[in-house]
Amino acid sequence: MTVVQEQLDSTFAALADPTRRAIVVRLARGDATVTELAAPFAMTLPGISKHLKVLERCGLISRTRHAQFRPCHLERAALDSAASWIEENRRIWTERFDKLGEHLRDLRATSAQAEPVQSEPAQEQPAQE
Amino acid sequence: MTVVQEQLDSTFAALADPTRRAIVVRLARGDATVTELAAPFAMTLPGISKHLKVLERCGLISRTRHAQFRPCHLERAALDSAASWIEENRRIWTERFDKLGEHLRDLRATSAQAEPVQSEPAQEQPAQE
DNA sequence: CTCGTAGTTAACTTGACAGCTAACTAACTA
DNA sequence: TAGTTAGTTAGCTGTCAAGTTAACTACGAG
Repeated sequence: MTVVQEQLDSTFAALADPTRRAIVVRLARGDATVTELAAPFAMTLPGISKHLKVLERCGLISRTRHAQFRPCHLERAALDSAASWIEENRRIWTERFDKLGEHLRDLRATSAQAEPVQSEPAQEQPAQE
Repeated sequence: MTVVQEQLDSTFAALADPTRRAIVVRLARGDATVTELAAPFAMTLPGISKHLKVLERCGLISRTRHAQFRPCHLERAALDSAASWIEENRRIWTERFDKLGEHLRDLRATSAQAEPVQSEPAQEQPAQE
């Protein structure tokens, strides 16, 4: 398991919780203290504290100290790597369908020879019908 | 808890597992059967079957039947909604820093009056230092 | 009809995680 | 110094998810 994989694991896992997503949404609009972040939720402070630790461990947020306050700050990098993973796969998916489009055009162009038509690019798939 | 929230919960949770992400990567390149998907992993078939059910329940994949095969197909919609959520928050984050840039420019423009400078846009935050 | 192939379901174990309360640390305030 | 505010740590409980094996369904081939 590579370090990149673990980073994605923990980032996606962090984003899978609605409370933590709401915290990220709030922090996108500006830094906030733990008590401020906790305010909208029917949850004890230790609960919020745990969520923040999860967000911190995957790098989604960072924390500093100002007197007795620990303002939380959204870090863009982790959000970026999660977005990149998804984008990469959407790109591959899209390219495949672009190629399928070309393929179908080619087939139509040479359809006089009438080869049997595959319904998909079909690499190592079992026969599709 | 809205239905959108639940959709995001389950999608991010699905993507938090490295095996499931690998399955998504594979399926981005083309449909595949359960046995094909299982091949790269040191895991029993029921294990893979469970992962596929998770991916199916959050809408990341769909499955059809061809004889005794159940080819899996990557569905773009769920991937899109996860990407959208991240993008939206990156956008807000970015805009905030654009505004911060403007703010600092304004401050410099009127710096003759020398008001005490805040280091952040600072909405409802406690005094920073 | 029997056998092999493809895959799922059931039942169980293990481990992680969300939430709580209670108790603690750290810093400011009077 | 004592009290207040901000937040964390520890310990507990309940739930859920990942993986296993064993047994089952569904389809096609001989």
